[in-house]
Amino acid sequence: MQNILNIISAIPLFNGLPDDQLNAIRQITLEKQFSKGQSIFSEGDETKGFFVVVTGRVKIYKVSSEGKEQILHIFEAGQSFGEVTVFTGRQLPANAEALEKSRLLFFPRSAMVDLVTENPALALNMLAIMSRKLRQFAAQIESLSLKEIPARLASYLIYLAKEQGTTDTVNLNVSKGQLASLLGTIPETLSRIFAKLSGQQLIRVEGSRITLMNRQGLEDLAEYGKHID
Amino acid sequence: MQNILNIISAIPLFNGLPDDQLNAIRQITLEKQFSKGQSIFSEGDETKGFFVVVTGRVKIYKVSSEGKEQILHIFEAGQSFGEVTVFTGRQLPANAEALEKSRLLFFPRSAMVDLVTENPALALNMLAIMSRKLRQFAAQIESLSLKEIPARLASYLIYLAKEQGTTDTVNLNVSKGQLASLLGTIPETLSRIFAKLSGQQLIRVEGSRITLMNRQGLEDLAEYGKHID
DNA sequence: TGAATACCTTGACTTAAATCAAAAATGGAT
DNA sequence: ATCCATTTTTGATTTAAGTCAAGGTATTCA
Repeated sequence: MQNILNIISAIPLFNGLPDDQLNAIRQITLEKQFSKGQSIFSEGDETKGFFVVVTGRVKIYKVSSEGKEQILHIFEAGQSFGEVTVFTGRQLPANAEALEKSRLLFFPRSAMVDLVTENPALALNMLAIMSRKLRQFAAQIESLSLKEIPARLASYLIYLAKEQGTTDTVNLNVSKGQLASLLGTIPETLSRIFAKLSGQQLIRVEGSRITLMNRQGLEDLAEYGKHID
Repeated sequence: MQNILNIISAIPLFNGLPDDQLNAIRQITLEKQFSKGQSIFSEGDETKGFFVVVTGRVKIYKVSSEGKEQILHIFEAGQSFGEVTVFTGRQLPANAEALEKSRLLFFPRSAMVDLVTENPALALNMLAIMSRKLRQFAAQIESLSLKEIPARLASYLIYLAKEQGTTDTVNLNVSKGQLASLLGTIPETLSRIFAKLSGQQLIRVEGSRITLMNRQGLEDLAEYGKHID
């Protein structure tokens, strides 16, 4: 079990902060454990702070009135979520749930505002992180409205390959059902598209291990959206 | 013609800043004019700063490889855009174009970073604005993936009514083609949906003037996504 | 080991929305 | 006003993806 100060200093958000500031942050930090499937917060809640993932994974998602779920983001170790309410003070816009047993740090709103106010480096880090999130959301909006699902899947596989530092084999880090929700579709459709891309020799699917057999073909599919059959 | 200091002090982003800071900001401000349809920046550009709309309107949008456009946002007087590159320094993630003759202020990146560093209130304003944008993007992702187009249109009309402070009549502030792009669809489809909702006596359409005839019905449509025919 | 549960796939069908094509309406500009 | 260009609407058709229903395949856990 690491001590909290070590954990805090390794979080990108707190990069470059002097030791006394890190200590100040440690003072306001709360540690929380969540088990797999446990809800962290729900849309409309008035949680007063934000979280950083220490271990485990957390999904942020919206649910339609018919119960269909759209995952906005999956956060892993070192990443923060829920900042939105710290600076606007209103209700949380989405739900959060632990995808697996997860250890989180919680930073209360008011103490955090004070820290940001006193520490320009922290403010800039925070702004950079939120900029990156805006960028990712913009990409997701583009993908949802301008690309068909096969293209979204191809993009995701290429992204995973980059993430995992491999060229030709990736491991899905979420269940296919969750992946469907992340791509804005349903499990049945995703399954058919996996089958279709396999038929086109673009990928080979063995459970959650996907082999990218034709990288260029996948890139074309991701880029031009429509099948080049 | 207003003087720049007056304009700056009226921008929400700079709310609550002391006069000397406003003066400092004035020093780094550049004024730019754009005519209707003129491009302000393009995806991939390395613009080094962000903009605030003084007069006019600006759309931020993405384009698919087939040329279909998705509007991410339309900004009006007082609103800022392009902050994303200030804090991550990478390329712009979308395109910007003036929807009408527009006067903008431009704030260069490095000077802005200095100001934010020195001024906690400005940093907090900036964070609040980015939080609000994240919230809006989350809503847009939800809308695109979990709602059908009639529901998106109903939401937009209700939003417009709130914006315009009216209960039953709203004025579309963009062309129907642009509205289609904002809702993630195409003009033909939007036109059919206007016709359908008119047939259901939910709205009356007279050019760009829309009368909300059944507010509750629209709210149900927006909320439950599916027709209550 | 085997039952029980969750997860994934396949099939037949429906449906919302896109596409292609063309007509109608609107709005400037001369 | 009249012409031209853009925008909007309407119609016929196609298509991607969702729905409903049933089987299959893993995984977990007694």
